[in-house]
Amino acid sequence: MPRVSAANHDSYVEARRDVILNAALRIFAQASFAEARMDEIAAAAELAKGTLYLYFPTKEALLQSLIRRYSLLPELPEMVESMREVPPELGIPTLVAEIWNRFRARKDLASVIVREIHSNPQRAKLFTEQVGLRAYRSLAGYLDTWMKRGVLRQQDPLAAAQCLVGMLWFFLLSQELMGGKDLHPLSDETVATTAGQMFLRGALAARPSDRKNSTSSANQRARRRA
Amino acid sequence: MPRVSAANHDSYVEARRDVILNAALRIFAQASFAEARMDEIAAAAELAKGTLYLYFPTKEALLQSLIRRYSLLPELPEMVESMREVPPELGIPTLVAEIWNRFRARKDLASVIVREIHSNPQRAKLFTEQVGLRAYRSLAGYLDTWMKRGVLRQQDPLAAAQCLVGMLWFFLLSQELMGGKDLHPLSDETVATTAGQMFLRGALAARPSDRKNSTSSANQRARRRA
DNA sequence: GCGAAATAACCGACCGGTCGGTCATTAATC
DNA sequence: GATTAATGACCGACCGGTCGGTTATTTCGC
Repeated sequence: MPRVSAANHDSYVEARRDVILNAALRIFAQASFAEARMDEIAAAAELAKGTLYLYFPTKEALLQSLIRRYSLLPELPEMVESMREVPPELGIPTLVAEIWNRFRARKDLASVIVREIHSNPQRAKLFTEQVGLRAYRSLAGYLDTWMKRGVLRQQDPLAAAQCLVGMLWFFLLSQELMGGKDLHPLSDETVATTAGQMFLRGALAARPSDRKNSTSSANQRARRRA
Repeated sequence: MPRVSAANHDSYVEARRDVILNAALRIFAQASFAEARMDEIAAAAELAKGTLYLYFPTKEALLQSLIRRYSLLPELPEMVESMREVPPELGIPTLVAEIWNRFRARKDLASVIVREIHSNPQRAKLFTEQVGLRAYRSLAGYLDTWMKRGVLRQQDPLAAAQCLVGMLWFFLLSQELMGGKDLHPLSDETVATTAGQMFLRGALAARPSDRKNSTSSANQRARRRA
């Protein structure tokens, strides 16, 4: 008879996989995929190597599960949706600060992704489709809305969204992964403000009349629409 | 007797190293450091594996030589210096387009760097000190000059420089290395314009009087100072 | 209620292929 | 023929994946 009832078996297996994926994330964050040893992952999960193969057929499958399950910005579409009616003058800095928080909280995952997806077309496709495009499209939708309303200037919204993600992505790389923290440390506030202001001012339409008191006038516009 | 006179020997060795490093770049760009085989590198250089070890003691030394010798933006300081007196309205788009060109021309190198520097603190330090910081400082110097002149708004110039590099770096990753070219292709012009305008507008001081015809007025300021 | 049997989870020694690095030999040059 | 560059067969450490065996838990037979 099974140790776990059939009804709970699936969730048991999922919990097991989570333990292993968590351990794998810790190991992959320190060494590349090829350098990481299945023995190390097993040790980190406090399991024997053979046990890993009860839950994942190969090392490659383990990595791909990791990328798929632990998405970088799964909450982004929801977050953006909830801010749809918040004008950019307030919405963009808020979004930027939020994204930066998520990035920093997931720096291990980001490190794994940026290192591994390029060496394997299958992985690159997996990531771009399941994570990257979803995030850009969501941001681009927000930008497009406010471009149509004339608050933001017209430009390719997907390209603009990538500008934003790119700034933050690079700050993450440079600060957390490339030793920038030691050589020229930037506070979380500096990063969020710099990127947020750069993007906001870079994206706004030139409207001299709105410029001096843009937040309140934008709020007025939003209220008028609601 | 040596095959090559002592006077020419050093340059002969350097030429040999170049052949090997070029081959290594091609191989490392396709596979990760750990996955790349010394046999493959030797084959790409049209040499036997043993010959590689006459010029580099280990595989790791080969990679580090590659990072050190083929800097990503060696010409940047000179480029920036030559534009010191060109006002941002013209200077920034020009610089952005130039940097984007260099990035695309060196995408193989960028791919190697972004994948490999994180797994080894020594490599990360080597890159940040010899390549990264040099580029940011150079850009930051230009920005600082025009901040002091009141054309650009005050902010941390190193952080701002990283915003710019980050946007372009990410476009490179996303287009060339992550398959974005297939899913949402962006022309070189779109990239350069989007990033250039985003950064320029994001960095300019809010000067309603300059806004309508900013390039000519900035040129006037520059002329006044010269 | 208790030993036996059944089952599932887990273990870790082992195997076979792989590849960084070595070195005895060969080729090229003067 | 002396000297050095180049070679590539070879070595052995390493590691992904396997599988026969062990342990823990539940159920069955009586």
